[in-house]
Amino acid sequence: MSNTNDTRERIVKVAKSRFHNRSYADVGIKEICDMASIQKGSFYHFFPSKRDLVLAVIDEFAADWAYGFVAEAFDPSLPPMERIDYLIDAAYFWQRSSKELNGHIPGCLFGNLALEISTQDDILRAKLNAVFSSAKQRFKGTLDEAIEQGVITPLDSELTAEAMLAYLEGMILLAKAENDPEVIYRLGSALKNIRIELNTLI
Amino acid sequence: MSNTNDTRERIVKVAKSRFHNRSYADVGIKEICDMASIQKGSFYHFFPSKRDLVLAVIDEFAADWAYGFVAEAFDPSLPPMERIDYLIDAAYFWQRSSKELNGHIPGCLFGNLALEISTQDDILRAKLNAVFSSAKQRFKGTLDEAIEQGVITPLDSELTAEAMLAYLEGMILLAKAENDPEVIYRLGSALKNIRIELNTLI
DNA sequence: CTTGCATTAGACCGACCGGTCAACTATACT
DNA sequence: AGTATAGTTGACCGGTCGGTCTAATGCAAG
Repeated sequence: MSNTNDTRERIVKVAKSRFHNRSYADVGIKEICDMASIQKGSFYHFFPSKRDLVLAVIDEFAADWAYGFVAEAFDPSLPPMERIDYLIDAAYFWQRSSKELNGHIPGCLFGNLALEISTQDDILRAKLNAVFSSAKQRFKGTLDEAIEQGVITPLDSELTAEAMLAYLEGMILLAKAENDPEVIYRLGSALKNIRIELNTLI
Repeated sequence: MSNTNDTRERIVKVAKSRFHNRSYADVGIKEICDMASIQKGSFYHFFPSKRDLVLAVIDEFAADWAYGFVAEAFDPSLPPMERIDYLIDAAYFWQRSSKELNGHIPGCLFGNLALEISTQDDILRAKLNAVFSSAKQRFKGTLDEAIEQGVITPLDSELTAEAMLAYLEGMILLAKAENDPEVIYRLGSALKNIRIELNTLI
């Protein structure tokens, strides 16, 4: 019951930052243990494997994200399409401040991991896919609301949501390749204009 | 002068496929040597380091791409905006056939590498950025042509080209995370509708 | 035939990888 | 106080990592 022990939290905290700023393969257990000031035995007391650690990292990161600035961006009291602008802003400032700290844009942890290990580990891939799925739902909800309010003309909100997520991830990818957060700033405006029409034919 | 010797080519060929289908960190020199039926000494005769190998792989892949189906897609005899549809088609069929072969969508080599190592190696990052830059130019040229022909209304072709590239990479990322090439098929139609207007204000 | 260079073979290097283990300590419950 | 359990230590494992080195080849020009 007591929670005097924060070892597990320290491990995940260190791992979150390392995995986000580097890559899954490049960050070793030893390094994580050193930074968390523990020994390997302790690590393997809490996590049966490196994969289980990154699974926990994904969970925590997704939770941080969902209850952090994404919750702010998708604030129901904001007009729906403004939430998308807000999201872009948040992404921009986050990447920019990360660069100021570490010299490099870390990009999106989920996108990074997805491209690194999707072909190598189906369980991790499925987990990341689930994260993307819930992100998609955020977009879809926003779009549905905007349609309902008559702010935008009807469209295929499911597909458009997926397209928006794709565009967001793509922007972040290019920004990372250029190591320049301004990419997000200058491309961001197109996000909320992406549309995939309802297929009424046939 | 003679070219009876194809060792270097075999190395790069093996490495191209391995790096594309897995990741930079996950593919070792030893494995590449084994698959190319050579010894490490031979490898290091041609490449001073693993990084130099992946640099060569990027070059070759970009060349394959540029003179392969991208050259087809951006065929000047096609109406400009149709080239974009053609490109989506090509990407879709490529990923689909790769999946049939290996069980997994490999995604885009450049995108994969960019997210894996951008924060760790600025030389590689710059190289990948250059590849993206030239891809951007393809889009821009197409857009400029379409504007000239009056097929689309004027827009910021530089930015729109970058946005299109972002969307393309983002689609492929999601497709890889879902391990489903159909993502490209169903999201592809939005690519050619992406627009960033000319900033005439201020 | 010889010299010289490009290529290849394969043993070897220290470092590090993810993971295991037995022993020890701290804590909580009875 | 006694016992069980959770947490921790640090040495240790086999294997692999990227990379080096020396010696042996293949081959071409003189």
